[in-house]
Amino acid sequence: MIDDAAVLIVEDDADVQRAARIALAATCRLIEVRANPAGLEGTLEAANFDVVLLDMNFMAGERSGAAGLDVLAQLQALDSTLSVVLMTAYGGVALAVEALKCGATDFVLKPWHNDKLIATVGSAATATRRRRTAETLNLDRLEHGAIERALLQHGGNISLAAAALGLSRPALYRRMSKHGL
Amino acid sequence: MIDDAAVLIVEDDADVQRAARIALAATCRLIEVRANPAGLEGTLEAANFDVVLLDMNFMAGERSGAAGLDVLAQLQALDSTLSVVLMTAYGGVALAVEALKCGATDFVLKPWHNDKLIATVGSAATATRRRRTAETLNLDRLEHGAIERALLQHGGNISLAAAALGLSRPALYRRMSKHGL
DNA sequence: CAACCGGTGTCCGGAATTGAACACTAAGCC
DNA sequence: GGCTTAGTGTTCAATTCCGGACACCGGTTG
Repeated sequence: MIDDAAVLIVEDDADVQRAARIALAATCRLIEVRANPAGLEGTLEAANFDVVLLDMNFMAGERSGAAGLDVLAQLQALDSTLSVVLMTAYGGVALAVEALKCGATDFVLKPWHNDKLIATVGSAATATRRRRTAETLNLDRLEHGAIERALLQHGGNISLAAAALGLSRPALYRRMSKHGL
Repeated sequence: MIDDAAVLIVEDDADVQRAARIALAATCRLIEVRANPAGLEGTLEAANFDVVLLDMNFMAGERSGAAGLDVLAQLQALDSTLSVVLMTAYGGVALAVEALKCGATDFVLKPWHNDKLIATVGSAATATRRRRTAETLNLDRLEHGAIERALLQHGGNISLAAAALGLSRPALYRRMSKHGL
């Protein structure tokens, strides 16, 4: 479990801010708090966060969660490798499902259990780190995975797998042996 | 929107089965029903479904949803391109989040709104179809995407991007021009 | 200024890759 | 059996790709 995550908390309620700070203090390297999502871009560039903990309801009385989903989309546009965990007090199943389908890493209800929150933030940070390691982009690794999937999907039929990959059959043979398959 | 999806419904309650059949009848090419998840493998091989609508609670009285998550995992092992939509009457936010994190495509509560269910099944089917087109595996397309992401992630710095991709710099130049970047 | 650094874009001889073609096997069919 | 079809695994000349090397460009530093 990661114990040096950098977390950005976007949350307007001062009490919740404090509670989150306390909960995460022991397991995070850096905790920064913003009361609203203005100027997110600069904040992100300044610190290289692993996770954003995002409240879904900034405006008082606003409960639809639409604001949170908007900011989620902005965050993803700014840095697609960053994990975003959404928080809400009013959420129903529909909102949670919507949030995850929009690409949120996790979804927690307020009030939370501290150790659950710690675990959630930890694994979200792990996901970010994994996405950011160079290996995700390495073409060799990508090719290896694609070949394995192609073979699996076509039940080991090499001709079909080669066609799906856009390779000639001899080319697939060569690449398979290169990758040890 | 897809109007010729093949749907497999795994659900023990006869009333719910009937309701689902009626709701989906107009928009689906094939609707098959199983009362329990036994013999799933054969069923899947027989018909090439686009979506599985999976009840989370087969055994009477069982409400944890663990059974549904198990079957979800089995389905994914059998066919990773198949979309699975989970259904439950008892679900809370925690269960929904868990299900989506396990790879479910969507999560609906019983009783459902018919048009919402139709839309859900339709977009799940679309997702399956997309995953099944060969293009997902095509190495050229994969490489194109990886190169774009690498350049983006390194702010256009070609040397760094090449390193991340596991290429020499001249190789990246060649491939960029091949892909029109 | 001169030296250095980190980056870009291009060249070219040697090495790796390509795919048509081949020989073969297993299964289905008349 | 004889014919066809759909696969596998391999060969080899032609082609493509590789990456070290080079020239160049701004910014920074002594």
